[in-house]
Amino acid sequence: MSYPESVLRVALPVPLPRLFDYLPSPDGPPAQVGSRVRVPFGSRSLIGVVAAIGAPDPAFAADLRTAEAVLDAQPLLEGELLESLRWLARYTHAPPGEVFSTALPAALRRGEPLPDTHAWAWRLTPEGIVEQPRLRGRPRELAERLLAGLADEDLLDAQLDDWRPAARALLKRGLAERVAVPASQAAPVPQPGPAANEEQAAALEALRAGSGFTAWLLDGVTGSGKTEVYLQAIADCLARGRQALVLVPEIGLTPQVLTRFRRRLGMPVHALHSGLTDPERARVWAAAGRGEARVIVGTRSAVFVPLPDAGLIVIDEEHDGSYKQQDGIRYHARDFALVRGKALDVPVILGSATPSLETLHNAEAGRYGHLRLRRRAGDAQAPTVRVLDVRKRPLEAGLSPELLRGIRAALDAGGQVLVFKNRRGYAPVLLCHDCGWSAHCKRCSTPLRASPMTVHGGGRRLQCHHCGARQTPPPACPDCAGLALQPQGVGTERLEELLAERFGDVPVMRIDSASTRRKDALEKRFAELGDRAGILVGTQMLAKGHDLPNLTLVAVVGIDEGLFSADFRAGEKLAQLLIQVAGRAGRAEKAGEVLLQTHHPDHPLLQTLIHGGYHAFAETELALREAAGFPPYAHLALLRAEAQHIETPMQFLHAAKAALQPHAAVRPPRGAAPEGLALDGPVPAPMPRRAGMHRAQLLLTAPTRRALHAALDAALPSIHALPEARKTRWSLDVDPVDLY
DNA sequence: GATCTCCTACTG
DNA sequence: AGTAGGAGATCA
Repeated sequence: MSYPESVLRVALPVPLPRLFDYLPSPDGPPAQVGSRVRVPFGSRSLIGVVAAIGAPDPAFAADLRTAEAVLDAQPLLEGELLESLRWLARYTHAPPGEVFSTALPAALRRGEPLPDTHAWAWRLTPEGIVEQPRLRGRPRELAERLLAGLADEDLLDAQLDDWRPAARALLKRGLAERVAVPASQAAPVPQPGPAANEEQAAALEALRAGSGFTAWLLDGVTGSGKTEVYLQAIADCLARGRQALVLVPEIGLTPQVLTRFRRRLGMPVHALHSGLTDPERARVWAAAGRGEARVIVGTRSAVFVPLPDAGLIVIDEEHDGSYKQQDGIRYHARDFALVRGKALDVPVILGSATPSLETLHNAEAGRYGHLRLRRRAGDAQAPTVRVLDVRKRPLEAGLSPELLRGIRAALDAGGQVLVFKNRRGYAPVLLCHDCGWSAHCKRCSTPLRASPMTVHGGGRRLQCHHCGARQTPPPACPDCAGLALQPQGVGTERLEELLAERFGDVPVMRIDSASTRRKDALEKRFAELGDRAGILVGTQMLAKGHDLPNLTLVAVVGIDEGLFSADFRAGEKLAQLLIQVAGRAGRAEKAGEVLLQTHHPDHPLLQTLIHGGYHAFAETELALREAAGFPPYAHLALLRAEAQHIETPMQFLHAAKAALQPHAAVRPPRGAAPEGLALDGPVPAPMPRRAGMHRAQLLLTAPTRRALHAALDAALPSIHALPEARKTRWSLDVDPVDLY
């Protein structure tokens, strides 16, 4: 029997960690490595990416099916991006087809052609050229600009204010016309920013002195002007004729930020975020791949844009949790950006006021350059922090008299107050005062571990924060039929109610994901408030984002739960949150104040943070992590499983543990200490039942990445083949951020 | 006897 | 993952 010599080895978006071989389709353009192809798969037809062209797997070579169509005459994934994605598949131990499909915009995943990226431009008609000197106002300004030649709309956006009405007017009078042009690579016309202060200048000097790949930690307190440093570094990069990629957290990509970038750089800036339609995302991706998009600003998934002329990668707020994808391919955009920066041989800037402990550790070990901005830009003062001990104090909806007095004083002085409470809804629990019954989610609770439903809508609705289930509260207690059902505890909704009652003379505004669906809605609500005295009540969402120059007091309530969480990262997250939210106070000339209300004023985390600042906290925490053998001193992977039946996930994980055990001890390189892999569990997940599924997990801890990956590489094929594996939904999370 | 549901095997 | 085919359960 003769086997075909060369076949298409295709990566398909299915959870099977292997390639599938196909005979090339007889007609159409030849497929290349990196091209998408449509292939028959079982009874369906799938789109995959050609991962290799070569000898088929002998086990199947005799009976191959034929590819239906080649979708890309030129490879869609190639060069550095293709290689980096292959690395990501190995690192996450995920099937390459799923990694490729995660990296591609949805439209391209579905098989649509790579879109055109022509731009629209304006030019004057011959009449327009004649008439131009007689025009006035905005149309005149625009016509002058167009006299110099064709101008891209993107470029006009960056260089002229509100030019579109003027363009419409000129079009109507036949003086200007709109034409499709190939996207330009216009030279930037940067607008100067404020003069760099000494620290910013020193940071820029260090960045300019570097060449090729270097990771830089730009470690700057809130308000120290990190963005100015990014902008200058991007301007340098553009001046060298290179592309820049900027990653920002999910809520950081506001129209204001984009406008600032466009203005300062005098260049089109391409945004990639969840608000775009599928065709728009595909167009930005294509424009980046053709080298037309020179500056790309986007959230997590923007880390996958092709960068043929890369010059710089910036990750703003590098500690932010939204960079880690929590389902599907669980990649970390910051870490993948570093891998790409290295492969592209370009600098990567990680910016934060509260760097992750991983990044700080790398900076201290000398692997990253460490740039520090210790002073706030301008004259802004750091806020003063006061801890309010509320033990034995009378509380009103969780607020102490001292805190209420502080709010009153700030409002009377004409300032704005932010009340931060990390608990959404009206009240966290609905309790029967007669018998002690409380409302729990049917799909998330077990007899041993209860998951209370949160009271929303002022008491008219119950909601589960884990699975989203909603129901109306029972009219009477289901257990004792009593009528003493009471919302227990305080969420932001109830806080808003109380504050509105108490401070009726000023506007009280609640900001959380429920009250602010859309991103620009947030901006609108801030604009509504303006500079007037008033109160903002909210959760995490308020910790960063929009500048509020008149915000003079930040009141933090209800952090006590966070001080005693079991998660080893809880302290780091709480410290970052406190510093970020405190940083909102007193940005302009006005000095800011932070009031921290707690039952644990002596808690070491608070003491260290208040007296030593974030870096002192980080030192202490790093020492604890080292002693406990947690990241960044160890490397973790978490095997998760969930199923309808209680026993299935545990059975699967026990079998997986048995498969890992023989690989747990990796032979050390000569002379080195043995590298052991620790297997903890399996145990039921911290939330053992969620949305009706029973969940369990197995934690892998290794002293080195090498040991972790060696064990996984060796054991995963047999774990995939376990009979138990087919009865449960399971996934592997390398470098998990949350251990649940 | 026909239809529905759950379980299992398989995809090149 | 998604699908198809088979075994057993359910209905009139």
